[in-house]
Amino acid sequence: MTSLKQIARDIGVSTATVSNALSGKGRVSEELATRIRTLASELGYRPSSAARALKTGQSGILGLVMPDLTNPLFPRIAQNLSIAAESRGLGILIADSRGDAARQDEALTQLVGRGVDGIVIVPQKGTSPVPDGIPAVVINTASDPRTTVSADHLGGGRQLGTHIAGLGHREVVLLGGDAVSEVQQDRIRGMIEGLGPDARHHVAWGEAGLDAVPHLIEGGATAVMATSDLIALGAHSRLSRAGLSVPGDVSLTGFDDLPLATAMHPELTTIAQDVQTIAEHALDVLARRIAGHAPDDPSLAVPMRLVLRTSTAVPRALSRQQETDQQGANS
Amino acid sequence: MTSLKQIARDIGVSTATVSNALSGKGRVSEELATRIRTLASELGYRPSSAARALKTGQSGILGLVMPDLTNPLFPRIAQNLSIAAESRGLGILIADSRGDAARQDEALTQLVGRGVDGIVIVPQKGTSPVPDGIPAVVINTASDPRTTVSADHLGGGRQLGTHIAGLGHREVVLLGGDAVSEVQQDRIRGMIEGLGPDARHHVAWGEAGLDAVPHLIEGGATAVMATSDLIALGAHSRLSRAGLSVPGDVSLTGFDDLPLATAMHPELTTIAQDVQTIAEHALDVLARRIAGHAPDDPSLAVPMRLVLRTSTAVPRALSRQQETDQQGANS
DNA sequence: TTGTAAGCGTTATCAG
DNA sequence: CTGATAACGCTTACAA
Repeated sequence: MTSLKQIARDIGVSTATVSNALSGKGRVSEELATRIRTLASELGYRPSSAARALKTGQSGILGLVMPDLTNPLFPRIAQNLSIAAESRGLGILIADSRGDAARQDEALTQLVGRGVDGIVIVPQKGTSPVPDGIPAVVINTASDPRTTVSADHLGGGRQLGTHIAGLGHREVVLLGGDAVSEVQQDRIRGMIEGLGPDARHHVAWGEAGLDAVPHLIEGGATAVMATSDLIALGAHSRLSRAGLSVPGDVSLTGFDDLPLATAMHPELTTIAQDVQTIAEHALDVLARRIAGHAPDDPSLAVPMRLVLRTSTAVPRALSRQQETDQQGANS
Repeated sequence: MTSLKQIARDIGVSTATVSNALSGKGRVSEELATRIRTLASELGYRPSSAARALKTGQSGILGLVMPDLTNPLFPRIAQNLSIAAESRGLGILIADSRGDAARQDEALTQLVGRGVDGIVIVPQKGTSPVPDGIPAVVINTASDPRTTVSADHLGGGRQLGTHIAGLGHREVVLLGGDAVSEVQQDRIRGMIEGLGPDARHHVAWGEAGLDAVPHLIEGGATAVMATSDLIALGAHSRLSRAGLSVPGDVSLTGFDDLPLATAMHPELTTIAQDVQTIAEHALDVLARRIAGHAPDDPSLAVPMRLVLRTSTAVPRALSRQQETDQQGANS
């Protein structure tokens, strides 16, 4: 490893001068500076991040704590965070809390121990960890008072609900994966708001909820709204097994716009997160907190975007009636 | 931040003694040692990783370079690598090359600059990067001569092919996403080997290939084998749109056993990677290389596991014939 | 414009 | 058994 000292000795100056020439901070004669720079690049000099971190107290590394790395959203968050971090000259250290709240704290202290400058947390369902004495931001959902930034899950649900109600559905099944998740609770609350007071709804959770779907449809429901695309796919599977077609017999919506949303048939009407904006904002706030500003930023809910595809339609009864109306008008 | 020096001063000994007491290296009287340890934990002492890294020349951090963080396999690799790393006291710094070979090299030097001790690379399709002077392992596929460890994509394809041939299929569509990918090429080669010489096959790629599926089925094919579960889902969508049922009219297989494999209907017969073993082995080899051993380990192909579900069956023509045979036998 | 020197927190060597 | 002390590579006043 070539060091500053190395270069300094080779060229016959002091390490301070080399440091200054390379960083452009102190004043160094242009002639000397270029000589130093060329030698440095010839030698393939790389500053030691350890030494720099030791001296400056900043590692240039951020920690990312995810509740579960296999969470389908993780790749998108990781990617956008990684891009946003890179443009700020920062690196990202990952830690997995594997669905366990205790491990989450462990991961947190692990990262702190590794000297990260700040932490991005996507909390475990139902928890709100408090990292001690290190700048942090939380990406969760609006109803978590500690959240820094989040997708507007409530508003997203509302858009979806409005869409379904607007099509004429008046009895709807709301399907969640895990009732403990605040994110999913917010999504469902939003859906209910969007559906409005005229629509009846049944909320069902998990595998049992999934299995209950055909029964609920028989009972008169004409639409199924899931809190994730994967759950929607599962519902679709139950429906076709029961001989029910989408969107003919029942309309279906998902959440998150995962790749599978366009791979299934019919393509899934769903709602997309603006992960890029979320990542950018999270890092902006985090950078500010690392710089020592008071954490007085209001929490931000980034709007979600409705993606209309072919899994939703006017309910069959209504569409027949419309046809009849039209025939009546034409005759 | 409490430092060794801090503790040393408080207790009236030298930093060296504190260091020794805490690490258990040098011999320190039991009485003093416990006194030091209790004070340390009271003060919440955390060793500075920067200082340690500077001194020892080891950061305890590994870099992970992925071709594209949104690759559906990334979460599983990341998680298993992260678990394996944690148990070795190492951290993982991620870098995304975003589908771009140039960025891949950039990511590599980035990580090196951050002082990682070693690198795990999942290469960009069709590339084989050579990190300069830093221990590294490559996770790709057996036909890449630089691969350190990989799933046995060839063998996996072979198992799947054998299964399909065993059911009696004699004309099969092989569906890949991107012909540039060595992984997918290996999977398809394996499938062909498994199908054996008696079966005809058509290889098709990408979106166009997907669209050609119904036509190929009309032409007499009775099974579709995809190089990923997501592609299989896409094929399923095309099939049902064409009024063809799975596995009634056509058998369907995927690859990787993603969560969606069990969410679709019928559940997908596919093949699973033993990502855990792959991660463990990658880190074992990497640790050995970091420790300075010659990189003479033979490359390892970890067997894949066939997951039989309900998307594959005996071809219709054959099953009718069997019924007839049976009726004949019974009469 | 350049050099000197101190110090970041650890660890390792070598005396005491 | 314990303590000085140097050293890792870098930054940054401050002095020349």
